[in-house]
Amino acid sequence: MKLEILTKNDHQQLHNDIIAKIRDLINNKNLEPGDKLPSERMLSERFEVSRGNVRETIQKLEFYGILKSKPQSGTFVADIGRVAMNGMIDDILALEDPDFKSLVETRILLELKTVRLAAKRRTNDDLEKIEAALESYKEKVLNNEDAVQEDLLFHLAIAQACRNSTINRMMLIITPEIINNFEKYHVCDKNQGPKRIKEHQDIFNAIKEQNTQKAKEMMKVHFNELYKYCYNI
Amino acid sequence: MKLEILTKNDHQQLHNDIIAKIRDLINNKNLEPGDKLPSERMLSERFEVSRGNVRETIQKLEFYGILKSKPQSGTFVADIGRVAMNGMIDDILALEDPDFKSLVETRILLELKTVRLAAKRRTNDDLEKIEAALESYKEKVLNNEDAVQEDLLFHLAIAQACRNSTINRMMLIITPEIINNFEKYHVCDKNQGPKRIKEHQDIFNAIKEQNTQKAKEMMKVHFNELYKYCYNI
DNA sequence: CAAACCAATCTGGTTAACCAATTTTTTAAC
DNA sequence: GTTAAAAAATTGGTTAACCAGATTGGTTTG
Repeated sequence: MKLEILTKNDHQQLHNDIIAKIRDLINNKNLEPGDKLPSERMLSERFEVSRGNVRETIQKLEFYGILKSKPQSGTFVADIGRVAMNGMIDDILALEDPDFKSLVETRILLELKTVRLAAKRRTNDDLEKIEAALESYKEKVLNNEDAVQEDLLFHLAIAQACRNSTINRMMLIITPEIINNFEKYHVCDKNQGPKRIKEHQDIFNAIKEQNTQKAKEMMKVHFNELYKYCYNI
Repeated sequence: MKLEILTKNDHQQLHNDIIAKIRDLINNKNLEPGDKLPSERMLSERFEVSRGNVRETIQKLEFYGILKSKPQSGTFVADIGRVAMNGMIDDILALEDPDFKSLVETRILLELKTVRLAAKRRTNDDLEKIEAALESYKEKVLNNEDAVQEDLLFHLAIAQACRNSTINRMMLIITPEIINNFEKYHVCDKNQGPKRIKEHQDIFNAIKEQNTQKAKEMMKVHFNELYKYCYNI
């Protein structure tokens, strides 16, 4: 068997190919929810790929809740019905790499929600953590040092205070992608220190006062320039 | 070396342990962004776990943009700074399994946005797909058949029409978890067919007319009972 | 005839061996 | 002494071999 090292994109394409083949297999063999798929070894032989690739693909479909593999037993079609399964698989195959605009749009959406929820639900402990992040941000800015990290941590501290593990998880997912794209496109504005400090302070105060409406408004102000950039205003 | 099969939870705990050890290693050795981590073999020996576990954990941290591994070269600390890295790792370690309430809360947030964006951006092709999903939903309901899948596909079709790959990805992530929890908690309401059809039809019409405000309002109505359930009203 | 048991087989999970590209060290030439 | 070339060691990626639990079919036993 030939051995070659694949790039990330090749990998993704290979996974998509296998996903499509698994979908066709399920449809052609009329496999119902709960039915067992052929073993990993048989699939790897039939699809002419390594067993490792089959495993990785199955794990991906497991992540999206389409398959369910049981140790020492087999891999099974999940209980979501064939129609839904086909729809979801088509969606997965059509998934594009996230563009910067969609990332920013999503970040704004999530953060306008997290800040409201944080204002409503924050514990005193949460508040202390947010304040600590705010203070280290201030210190960096006032010393004219780069404060991108501290900025980020302030926002993540708010996300943690929103007490919604799903939103929190999504914030974590997009954060590194945002950072990379910020660096790539040089969106970070320089020499806006005092203005940014005030915006952060306003957000913190609103959370402290548990004023959800004000918190949202202050976050909106904070995102104003990013918003304009995103929508090319 | 001992061989044992771990459950999903054990796996996650093991990964978290290794993540914490990698974090401590980076901090103790004062590794800067861009520096190279010890090799996978050395890490597995030092942490007394298998190399496979180390690889899986590194992949997880790569997913969150904290590490970056280069083939035949090594694994490197990403360019996000030590402060941000520590903050993000702490967030990752604190991530809880998603509870049902957070899932519903997030779904409502995402869908109120997708429906607005879909109303604004939908192409004619998108519209046709949404209508097709609506029609098969109607048909099932009118025949008194179970239509959970068709319901789901209608919502996913809207998500695809919103032209935001990041939001679309997140919808795909939470959808199976929503389904599982719906089944677990039996939230699905029965014998509400005609009402649900009208709600779906209203949403579709608003998207067709590209009336963003109406689309959002109709979606809110559609989520009304779920909303009440979520907030225990 | 049915139920219980047992061994052969099959399964996904795990580990160890291997590969090729890279990096580092050694060596040779100038 | 410096530099360039070559060889050895190191790396993440990949494959193949192995493991223990689950399944299955046939056999035995009540």
